[in-house]
Amino acid sequence: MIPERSLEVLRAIVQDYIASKEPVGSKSLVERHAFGVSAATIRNDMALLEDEELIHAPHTSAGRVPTDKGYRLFVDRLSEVKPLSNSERLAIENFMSGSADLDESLNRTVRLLSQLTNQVAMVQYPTLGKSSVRHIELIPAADTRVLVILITDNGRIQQQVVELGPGYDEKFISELRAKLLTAISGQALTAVAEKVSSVPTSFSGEQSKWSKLIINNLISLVDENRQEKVILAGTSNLAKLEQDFQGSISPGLEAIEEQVVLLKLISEMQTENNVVSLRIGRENTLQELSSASVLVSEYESDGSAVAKIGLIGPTRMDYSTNISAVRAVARYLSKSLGN
Amino acid sequence: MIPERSLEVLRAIVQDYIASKEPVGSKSLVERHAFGVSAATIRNDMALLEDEELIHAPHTSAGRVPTDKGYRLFVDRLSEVKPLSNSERLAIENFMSGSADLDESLNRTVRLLSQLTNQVAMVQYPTLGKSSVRHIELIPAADTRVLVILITDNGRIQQQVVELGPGYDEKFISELRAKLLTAISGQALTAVAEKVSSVPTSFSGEQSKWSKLIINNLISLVDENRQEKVILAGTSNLAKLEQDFQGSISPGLEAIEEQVVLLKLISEMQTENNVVSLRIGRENTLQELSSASVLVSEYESDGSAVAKIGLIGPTRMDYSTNISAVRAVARYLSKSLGN
DNA sequence: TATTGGCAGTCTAGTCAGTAGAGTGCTAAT
DNA sequence: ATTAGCACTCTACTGACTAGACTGCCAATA
Repeated sequence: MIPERSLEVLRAIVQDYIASKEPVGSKSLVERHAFGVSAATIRNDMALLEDEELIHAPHTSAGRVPTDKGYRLFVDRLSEVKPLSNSERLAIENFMSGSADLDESLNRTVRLLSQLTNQVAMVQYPTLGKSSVRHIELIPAADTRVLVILITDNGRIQQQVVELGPGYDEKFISELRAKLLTAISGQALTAVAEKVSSVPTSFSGEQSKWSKLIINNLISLVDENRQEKVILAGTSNLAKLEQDFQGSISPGLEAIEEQVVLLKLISEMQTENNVVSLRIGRENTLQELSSASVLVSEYESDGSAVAKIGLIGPTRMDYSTNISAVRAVARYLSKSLGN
Repeated sequence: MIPERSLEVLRAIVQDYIASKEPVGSKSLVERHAFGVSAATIRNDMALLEDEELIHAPHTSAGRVPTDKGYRLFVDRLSEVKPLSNSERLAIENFMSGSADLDESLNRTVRLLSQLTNQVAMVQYPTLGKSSVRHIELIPAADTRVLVILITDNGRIQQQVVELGPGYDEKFISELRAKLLTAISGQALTAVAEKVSSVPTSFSGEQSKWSKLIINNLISLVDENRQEKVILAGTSNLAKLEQDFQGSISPGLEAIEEQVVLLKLISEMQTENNVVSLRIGRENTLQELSSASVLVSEYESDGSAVAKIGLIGPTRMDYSTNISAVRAVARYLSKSLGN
């Protein structure tokens, strides 16, 4: 069992190190914090913390730096989640007000989060999950083309241009449109492919061919919904991370711009409702990120838990503030998507 | 007049410096290039080039580095535009094939350009210019809301949810839809606000109120089209720029993520059809970018010249390759948007 | 027993002097 | 016009030395 004061010392070390980015020594520690004991005593405590591998000395006569384990203990037991300041709260509300479609909302949100925290923020698109078709629309465009529009009930709008042969008529389109609507309106996205399969059989000749074309495109739109996607903001904050990837710059940075890597990263992290989950340094399975920390929380779109939002920064980050920022933004996003 | 061989020397200096990132001296120059004269002669030429302020010595006994003026002369007179390799050409075609809407096309394009050049790429959204309304659609959603969709003939699709009071009926919507269609279908975007102004008067009571609401939203969608926008890709390549912003990292980097700054930057640069325009170092009016170069070209959307695409990188960049990359990508983009 | 002051020891970061090497500029010869 | 050669300059590196920060430990103290 680690005595109370030693934990206080750990807390102080973490805080000072986050602020100064310099290893912190026993002397400056007693100067900046009112422990009521001498530096020598603190040194004893620090020796204890070092035995426990909570802090680490870069070299013999340097100050100490928290280890991943130290940060972990700090967030789990020592830090209180700092409530957002009023101005931050206000910023969030301003930012998120105004109706917008899914893309726009996610874009705004992720930029907001990166601004609040000064880190790289990321948000995952909702997977199709329980969402369903709100509407589909076929719009003739030019002479040989039809625009297929799919609207899901979480507000996402997608479209695709389909090139038919020449000479289809508008009546056929509106007929097909009606049939499609009755077939899949309100249906879960997962069910679309099946529900729609019988539609072409009710047409003949060229019309059957056309309807197949259109339906294939419709299905590919649905699939796009299933396909996961992550968007980023504040990548210029990567520059901060960089100092920590000592020496060669690129390894982690480039990884971060890779969709696949991000998706893997995000999906590996288990989240519970309204709890921010956290990987510190080497806790990340991606070794590129072994000197970075990743925060992830869930948000809900349309009532069911669907996707994740989070941020990436140096292990030496302000956990209290960032955790509450992620949590707050996730909550507001859920609310704003509740519509 | 600068003699021919001196220009050759300048070319060699630029090339070697781009490749090595080290100041280049007379000796290594004669070793790497077959000038057929001795190092001493080259030194004389270099003295001449230095008089002309085309190259510059960081310190007395160092090699030489091209100045902005030197780069300028190099691109204007000495460099041949390097044709793209087959694999690059292939990459472009692959990347851009497949029909997609405007957003998707621009997104792909800008990512492609950043990958080809390893720099930060940017693309400006087409301004409304000569584009016109291809279609509008009103779709009832939930009980109190209507979804307004605007499709322009350059393929951009926008939508907005309008909250009406409760109890509108579908018939009113389809009536309004028909009126709007006849009023503005095929009209230039610039004309929409005017053409549409008389529509609400043909309704009475609540319906008039609703139609005003919807029309206001429609106009705001059109305005959004007027509002300029730039998207970026490859911001992780900013890390490369960074070394050149000696000392403090951030100044230029953060500027680059600012829409306003980028728009100003892009719009200041005059472009002619199919010519890549270029600002080198201090030629940039933005002093944050005084050690960066900016390449911009036009692309056409739907037949009329409308917007720009380009990239940002260190002055020490491979101009020949990058210029041809920008030009090629702009041309392909125009072609792909020609539909 | 917990705390403290003090001291020796260790390590970094900075300064200084000295050196090797790269590169220039100039001059005299070709 | 070109070249070889030489003196000179400047950087980058090295090793030696020092100041300062910090630790670890020990003996004294409350």
